[in-house]
Amino acid sequence: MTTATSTTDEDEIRLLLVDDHAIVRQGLRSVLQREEGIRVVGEAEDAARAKELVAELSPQMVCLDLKLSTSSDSEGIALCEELTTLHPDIAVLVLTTFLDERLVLRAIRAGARGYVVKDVDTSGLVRAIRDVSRGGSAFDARSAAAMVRGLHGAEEEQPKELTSRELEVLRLLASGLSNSKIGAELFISETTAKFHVGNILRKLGVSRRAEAVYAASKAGLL
Amino acid sequence: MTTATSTTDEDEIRLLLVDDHAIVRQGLRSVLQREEGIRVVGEAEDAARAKELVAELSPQMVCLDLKLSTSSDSEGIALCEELTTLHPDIAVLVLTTFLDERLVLRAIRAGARGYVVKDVDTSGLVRAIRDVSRGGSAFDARSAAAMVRGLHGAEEEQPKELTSRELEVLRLLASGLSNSKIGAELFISETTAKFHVGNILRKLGVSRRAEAVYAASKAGLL
DNA sequence: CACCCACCTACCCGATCGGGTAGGTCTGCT
DNA sequence: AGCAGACCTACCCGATCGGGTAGGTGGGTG
Repeated sequence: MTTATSTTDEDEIRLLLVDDHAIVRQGLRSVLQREEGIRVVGEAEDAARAKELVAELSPQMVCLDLKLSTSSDSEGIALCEELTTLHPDIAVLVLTTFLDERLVLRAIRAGARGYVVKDVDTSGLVRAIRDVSRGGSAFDARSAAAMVRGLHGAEEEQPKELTSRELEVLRLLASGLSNSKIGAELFISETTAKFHVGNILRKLGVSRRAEAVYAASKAGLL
Repeated sequence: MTTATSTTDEDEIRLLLVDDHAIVRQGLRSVLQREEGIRVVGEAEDAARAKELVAELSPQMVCLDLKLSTSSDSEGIALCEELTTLHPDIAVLVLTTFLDERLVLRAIRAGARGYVVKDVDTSGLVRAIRDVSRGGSAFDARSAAAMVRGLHGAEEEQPKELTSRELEVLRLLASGLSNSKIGAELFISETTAKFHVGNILRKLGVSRRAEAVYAASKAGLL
């Protein structure tokens, strides 16, 4: 079972970097190219390019930053999901700037095999890469802690997807508009605005507008 | 260490990197060390270390990430202010992940000579470094746009600094607690809780709790 | 000392909210 | 055709909010 030998290209880990920041890609590349048995075969700055390069280069592993381009984390999650379903043999290691409990869980559900916050030292990153490429999992201490907290807190509860109408209402709600003002803004009655607000509260699992804004803000919905 | 290469270099730009992420520092270093006339003389991962190294190495320039350690951007801003007041000859170039209009303005007020979002390409970064080190200013297109928008929007209006008590109330408020619940939580009367909420609304320039949470969230107060 | 300011408290009142019940249309899936 | 779900509307009602006035304490500065 051991590949047993020294560093022919066969046992090198072929790695694709996905990050919207050129500087970060460059940093990762320069850190990783010093490592034996790891080879960065490509870089992608967005989801589309990442998919192209995965098809083209068929790397064994992808280092993925969740925050691609805009501020919606969902883009990275979606890409993670696509990659792991289309190419089940590819190991995805999420490597992101901030630690967000929700994101850790969502990334795992999306097929990620590891989650490491960018402020790990080089050795920690390399270890994570090797672990994940071997078929294992890798989480830094804080991510792991976030994961267990997340699993404790919520056995199974996803934010319940707001409809587009509800998102409109949510944004007006966050701007401090009353139900009647929201209604006026959207050319619907106050009652309807209230109806949507009620649904938003229910879907977000909260009972107050202020809390809804807080939850939505943390979830990146605003 | 050997004086490896040519390095006559009176005219080399001596540069200090400040960023909490080792990977990003490594990336910047590897990008910059290829450039003629730029020498990275040190790296700091937090404000304290940055101040030490500035005193020790007296670089001509500092590349500063605003987001140090925690999620409070103020830490980077404060460091920027300290550095530029203590060492007025040092040029500070802010190099950060996200574009935030407020932050651009605050950074400039804190003495920064440039503001570049990390997704610039290498040449853009190098140009910014050279411009700033020559005594000029450097802003990427989006930051410059944010700056003029910011200057248009608000001639002079800062968020008015909440008291610590008000921050406590704000957090409970964001959690959806009613005035009476907030009072119970803080062992004060509902009336007092309401009083604090009123002050928070006034200081944030809003009139509804939901809007207050939105504003506080954007301002990084939560 | 007077003064300011953060913090605390009380009462009033109209507007708003949150939750309920009870309907309607339209689209799309089975 | 039947059903589900998003979207829309109306009415009721008690709880809550936001703003106002009108006070109290303690700490710090001029």
